[in-house]
Amino acid sequence: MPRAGLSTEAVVDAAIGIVDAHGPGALTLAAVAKAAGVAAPSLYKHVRNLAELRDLVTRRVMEELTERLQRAAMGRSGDDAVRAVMQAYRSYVTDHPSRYAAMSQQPLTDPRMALAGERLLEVVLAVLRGYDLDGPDLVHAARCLRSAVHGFAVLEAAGAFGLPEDTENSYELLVRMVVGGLRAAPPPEPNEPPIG
Amino acid sequence: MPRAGLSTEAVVDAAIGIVDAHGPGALTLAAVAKAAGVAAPSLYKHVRNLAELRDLVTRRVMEELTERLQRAAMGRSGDDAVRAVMQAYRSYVTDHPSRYAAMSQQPLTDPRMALAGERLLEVVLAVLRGYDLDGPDLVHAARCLRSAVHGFAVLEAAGAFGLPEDTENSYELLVRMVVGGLRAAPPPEPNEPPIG
DNA sequence: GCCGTAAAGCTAATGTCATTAGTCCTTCCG
DNA sequence: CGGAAGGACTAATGACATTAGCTTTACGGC
Repeated sequence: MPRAGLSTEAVVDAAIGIVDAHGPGALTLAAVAKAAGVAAPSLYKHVRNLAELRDLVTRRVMEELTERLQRAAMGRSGDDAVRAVMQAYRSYVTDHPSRYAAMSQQPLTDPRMALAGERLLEVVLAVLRGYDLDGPDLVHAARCLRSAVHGFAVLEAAGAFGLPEDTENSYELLVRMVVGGLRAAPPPEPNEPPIG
Repeated sequence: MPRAGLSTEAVVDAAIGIVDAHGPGALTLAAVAKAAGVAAPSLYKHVRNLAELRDLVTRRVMEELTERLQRAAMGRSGDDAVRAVMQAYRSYVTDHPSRYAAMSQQPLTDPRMALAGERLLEVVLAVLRGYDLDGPDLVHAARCLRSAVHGFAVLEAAGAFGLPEDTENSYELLVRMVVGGLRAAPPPEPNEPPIG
């Protein structure tokens, strides 16, 4: 038996291929092994177990996404940057819906994921620096941006919207909501009903 | 062996109990059977298979959520109604994070889920009628509201936000974003960059 | 009160996975 | 050339889901 020349990277590649082709639910070690042309137990030389493989896939996806957001933000600022990042985010999800779904089904609490998550967050925070938000408000703004974008992405990737053609305009409205909301003044007082 | 007096409802009850106690990943037929004091194959008298049980759990959760939203919307209109519904939505998720997570991991494309989904959508649409949105814009608005709320809920339920105390204010900002965005004029032209 | 039927449970069996243990080549370094 | 390390394999175990076929209970009609 000639060496398969496997590596952790190669295993993750195969895993992503399966996710792309058959959805996140099809990601099993058995399937990855078959795709890699190897017996299932051999994978344990490159990956601790299925949970770790899922983590690695998630990390890969986060990195891809981060890179795309960085490119989109490059050379832009203010509303323009927020808009571009939001569009880039969605474009990643529509390009790789299964990958994104696989990522979002992971528990996000893993410390191992922290680094990738921080880098992603950095991009978002960088984009938000154009607005005059102090510490806590910056956090709130980032969470809202993330929630809006992620919520739309998850629902779209899950096929929860009826008509696919029309989602462009729906997203455009969401972008306007977020951009408009970032301009508006921060909350009058912590934990108080707003605006009044 | 005295009859266990099981029923589909009772099986779903047990399933929800497991989800609440040990998270969506712990929902197996074996676990449900043990909780119900019955052998695993017996469950098939009440439920077609694991996939259907998951569907039933999802449906139950959607119904609970819908009921809560209806109550919140009752007797309110306009911004007030939107605000109340958004708060009620989040309160459900913080009350039952595992349940909500179990629901969101389901593929939402099932026709069997359609009815429950429609009822939930109805509440949202009812709340949006206060704004002068024509047909398509109403759909866009509903999608955005749903995306924002769902995105925040998923992230919060997954523990993706660092500090739990502070999420109140984050959500308040999100509510203001949405309410503000609904007030703003609809997009100038389909598929064109907005506001200008 | 007795019988038959259908529903509700059970045990046994199968197949798919993940995971572990133990073995065997192959590569590469000295 | 020898030997160690690492990569891959087979065999074995254990958790689950799911199917098939059997048994018992509840209950309506007589």
